[in-house]
Amino acid sequence: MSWGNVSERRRGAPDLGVSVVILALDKHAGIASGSAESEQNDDASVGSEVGRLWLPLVRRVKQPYFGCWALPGAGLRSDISLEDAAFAALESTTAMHPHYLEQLYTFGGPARSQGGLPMVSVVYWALVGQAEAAALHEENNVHWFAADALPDMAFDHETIVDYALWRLRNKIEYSSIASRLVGNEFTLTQLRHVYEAVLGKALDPANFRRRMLASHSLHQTGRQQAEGRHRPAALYRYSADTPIEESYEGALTSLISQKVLAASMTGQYQ
Amino acid sequence: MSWGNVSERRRGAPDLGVSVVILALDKHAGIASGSAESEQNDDASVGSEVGRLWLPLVRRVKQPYFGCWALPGAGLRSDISLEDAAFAALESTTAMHPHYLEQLYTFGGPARSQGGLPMVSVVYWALVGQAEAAALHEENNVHWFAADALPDMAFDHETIVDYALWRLRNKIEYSSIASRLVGNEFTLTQLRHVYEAVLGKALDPANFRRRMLASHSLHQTGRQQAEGRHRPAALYRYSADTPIEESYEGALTSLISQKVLAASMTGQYQ
DNA sequence: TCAAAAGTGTTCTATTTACACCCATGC
DNA sequence: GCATGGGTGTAAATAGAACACTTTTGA
Repeated sequence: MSWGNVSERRRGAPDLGVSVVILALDKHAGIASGSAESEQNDDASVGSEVGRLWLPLVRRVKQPYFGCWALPGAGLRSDISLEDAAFAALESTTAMHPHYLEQLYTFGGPARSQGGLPMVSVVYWALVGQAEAAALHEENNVHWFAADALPDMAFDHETIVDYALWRLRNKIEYSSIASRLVGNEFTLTQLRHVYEAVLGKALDPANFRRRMLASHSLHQTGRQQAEGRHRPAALYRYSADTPIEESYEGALTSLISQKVLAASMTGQYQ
Repeated sequence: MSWGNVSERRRGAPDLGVSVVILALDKHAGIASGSAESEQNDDASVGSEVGRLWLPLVRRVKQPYFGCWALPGAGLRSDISLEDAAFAALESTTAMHPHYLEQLYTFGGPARSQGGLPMVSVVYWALVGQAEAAALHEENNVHWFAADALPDMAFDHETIVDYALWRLRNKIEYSSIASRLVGNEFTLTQLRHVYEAVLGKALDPANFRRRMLASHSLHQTGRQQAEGRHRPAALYRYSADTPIEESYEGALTSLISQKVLAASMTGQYQ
């Protein structure tokens, strides 16, 4: 199991790593700022503009694709789960804790490793809250990019990001995954801005309100949030018993890491 | 990169393999028997009973789980794509060619490798036509099992099969994947039996007919198939320009292997 | 008082569901 | 004829889109 050279290696097993597509919304996407008694709002949560999705990339410090931007990632060890490995890769490069983490796809094959050694990447995608995203210092070769204005990326990472964005757009339609991009409490307009940022189109406020309330996954807190010179909006939170995904209650949900659960709890449901 | 013992190995990279969940319908699911000028029908395609899903498993010949049934699989080499590796694993154990092949999920972590060396499995799922399934000789420790009556299986393979079945049930709702389980030409009742077998429930014949025809993915051949003492049914085929999945035209569809395309062509569209 | 967003009501249309009914065939 | 599934019609229920309108606030 030790390899003399590259050509000999091609017949053996490829290297194995894990990568993460980390997504967050910017401050214009109307995210409630934490504890929400926000008569004394700072400039931030305007809520009127449409937000954009952002993701952090790391600059490569070796060949191939030296100097290019790439997804955070790491090699894979045997003593932790795939999801824990993705969690660790995310944490070690960005010092953030995801509110959501799910396996996206596994990429491999000789075509993608041009110039390097063969590599199979188990890719996860993650959602982080706006608060944590804003706290990330852009140092150590880590930089945020808007999802609709990405730089040239290493390997097939642009394909991977596109697929992650597609998955998010799909999933927001049939699950309550938007809860991982908004704060603990939020107005319906703020939640709508999240949907609009992800889907890239405007939604009818009236119909959006009815659709959300009809799903019975929201719970009115009784509090309100004033924002601008108009009627204050009621604050909601996601019902604690609402799972992210109603669809598959079987095997895979049990694989959700305790770490992510903890992070999503502390980050969101205080 | 060579490992002295198991405990040392746990800190290094796990082994990497590929497994396949292969699904097929039995003869009662109303699959048209090939070239379809079948006034002279043999006993087979009755079409009235509800069919079941079946899958081939292989008996393990070494520890751990010696003697248990397991999914077909193989180790991973660097010089072929993941999908080609899955294709090869399927072909070498069952001598069948899939009409559909898609990545399902990648399983890993220390929990699943109890008793063995750490292993990451990239799992694919495949659909094969009834004709090929019937031709599989049950030898070399390969045996068909009904999906609703599985034996005790090795590792976490039961979880994996459950997930594959869930994926099939979901996907049949929003894609034309059923085309990979029926024959070249088929009646609407036969197609409905496929849906009923996958979904596990009866469907209204009238509404099913309208739904299928409204999708414009079916093309009437002009021929008919007589079957029993009642009015003969029109034969349809899937329009050649209908992709399996309308949803994601981006990156991943380009990854579909030429081998599977060829197999699905020869198997289906003659 | 006025602008602006919160929130409600209403209409219209497309889709889904349930089920009645006629049609063509073999026995 | 008549049982049987192929195939059509139709009405009720449901879901979705569009948009008018009323309410409540800050300035």
